[in-house]
Amino acid sequence: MRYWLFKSEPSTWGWDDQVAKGDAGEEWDGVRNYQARNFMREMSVGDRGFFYHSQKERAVVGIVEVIAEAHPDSTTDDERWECVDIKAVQPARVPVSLDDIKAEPSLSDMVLVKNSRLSVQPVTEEEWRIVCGMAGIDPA
DNA sequence: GCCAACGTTGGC
DNA sequence: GCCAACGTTGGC
Repeated sequence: MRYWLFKSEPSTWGWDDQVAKGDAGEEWDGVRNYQARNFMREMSVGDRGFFYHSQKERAVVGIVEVIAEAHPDSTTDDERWECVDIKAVQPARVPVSLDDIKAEPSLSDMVLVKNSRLSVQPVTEEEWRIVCGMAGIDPA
């Protein structure tokens, strides 16, 4: 099992939208970046990820699970672009803000801190446990 | 709203 | 294959 981070502008697609899709989940479509796409290709069903709100909010707000592996992105005919499907698992009891993450020395290597523009990112197991702890979520 | 950082595109 | 120009993203 691997861990990831999915970033979205809440005005476009937010946690509430994701929750509204229930267990059926939704495509994580619209990614037009090779690095992000390549990470999605590496994902397996059952992998977990943080759902992060960018822009004004800047916080991890929940946990999602990969429910379908990479497949063509239905929002484009360009066959270069693929996406996975994810579903909401549970909200963060306490949202973990970017400031919180930056203030935590053990999280200073997170991709979120080092390459803030990448919209789909890998998260290490240690980072997963630490951020889950800060969010008041059981990492298991 | 601004701007720095980054990725992509296209001319050479 | 290089690099300048351009567009986009996201933190501030």
